[in-house]
Amino acid sequence: MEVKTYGLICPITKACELLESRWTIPILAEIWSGSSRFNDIRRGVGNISSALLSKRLKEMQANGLIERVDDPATGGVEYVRTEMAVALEPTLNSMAVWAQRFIDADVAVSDTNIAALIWKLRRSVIATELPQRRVVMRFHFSDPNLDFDTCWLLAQPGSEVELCTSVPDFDVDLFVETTVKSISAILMARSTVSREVDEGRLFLSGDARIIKSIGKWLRESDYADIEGIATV
Amino acid sequence: MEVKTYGLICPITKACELLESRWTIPILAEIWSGSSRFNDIRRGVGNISSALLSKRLKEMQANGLIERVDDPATGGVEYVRTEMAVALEPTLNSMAVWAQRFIDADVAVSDTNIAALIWKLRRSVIATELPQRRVVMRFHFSDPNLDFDTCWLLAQPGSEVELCTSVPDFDVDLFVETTVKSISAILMARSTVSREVDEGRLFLSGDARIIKSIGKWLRESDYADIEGIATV
DNA sequence: CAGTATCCGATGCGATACTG
DNA sequence: CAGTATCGCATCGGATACTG
Repeated sequence: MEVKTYGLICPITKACELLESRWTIPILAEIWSGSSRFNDIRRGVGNISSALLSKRLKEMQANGLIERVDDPATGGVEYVRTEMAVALEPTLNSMAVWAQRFIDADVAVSDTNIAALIWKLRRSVIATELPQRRVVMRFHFSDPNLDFDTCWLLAQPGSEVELCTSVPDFDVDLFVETTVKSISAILMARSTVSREVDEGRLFLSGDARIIKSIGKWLRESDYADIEGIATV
Repeated sequence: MEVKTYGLICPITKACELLESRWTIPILAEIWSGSSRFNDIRRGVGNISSALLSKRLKEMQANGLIERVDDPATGGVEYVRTEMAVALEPTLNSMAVWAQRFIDADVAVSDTNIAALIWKLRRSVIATELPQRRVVMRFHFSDPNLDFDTCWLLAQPGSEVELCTSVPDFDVDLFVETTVKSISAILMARSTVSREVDEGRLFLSGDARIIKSIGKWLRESDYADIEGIATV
């Protein structure tokens, strides 16, 4: 992108010139969350086209925010943060705290992209807190007009949690029946599992031990303990 | 603007949805710097059309960032920060520090809008540090193709510094001959007056006392003492 | 897996002119 | 002073298809 400058004598504004083009900060945040491969980043930010992602990554490289490195081990390409991007983390974290305090809960949990939601959900499962065997969880979202409404998470000791959008060949240990908004609210710390269950927006069935320990294996939002946070 | 959401489970990204549309943060920064009137804000951010400024101010109001109040004293309209916007200040200040450390000096001081520059210059003059009489300063910029190349600052005890772009009816006490880039670098703390003078990019003539005390009456950038700041 | 290549529609935004 | 009204172009970016 031909950077459209503001031409102001103001460092904040200069930072904006690097950061405010659409998707730049979500991409940074996704890389911080652990993604480094092109398609992981793409899935994490949900809606971006590969053409645009490619373009943005190049710009961010040119601006010194990320580095593109070939990974000889896997033969793939990795995108990693530069020192400059690492140094920005505290700033964006304080922005996150601000958002949690001041942005209305209904605004914050609306319009969620389901593809990004389940990708985030996958990362929110702490496999080591589950029974140390294969655990299969099925999530069904009752919202109308979704691109898809069911996904499965497979946790196995010693490997990453796997996300499937087609029926896996295993028995399901936990059934979750809910809505996109409820899961969004939980993952954004704007509600809790027990609250959604109590209000009849989330139903759990299956392995009782897994249900009982959901508070342990479902990761809390990093921003769960901010004071003054608004709930749905 | 129909807010284009990202649909992600991420507070940072939610903040971006409110903040990243063009001009929003520069407007906020300008209000922090002391402007509250429509046309002051407009001049402060330099290039925005009144139509777009009007639109942005409405959106920012709707998002809870600013309040529009009628000032019965003057009959005018004032735009003031809400608590939400005040709470964002530390975040944006840390972004400014980041920009000063990591954005290359040449990038930071290029493309300066001259209208915004002289408006900022006006605010950088500390009138109480000047001789307590009328002081007239003439700035001439030798850059080619400027919309205008000369401006005058009038300081008088007890009133705000005035900015003129046409010849005032007073004798000039201080002549400044320089470039947009040099003044930009000084106001952005990417250089100093003495350095620009030494390098032959800034010439001062006129009242010797005023020249000698320029370090006192020309305000330092708020971000002057950041470590690792790059100079031009 | 990690991108390119094209297409095209929406709209952001700058420019200009006008108003109470 | 504090905006509206209108216009029109550039371009942003989403969709889709294709590639080594």
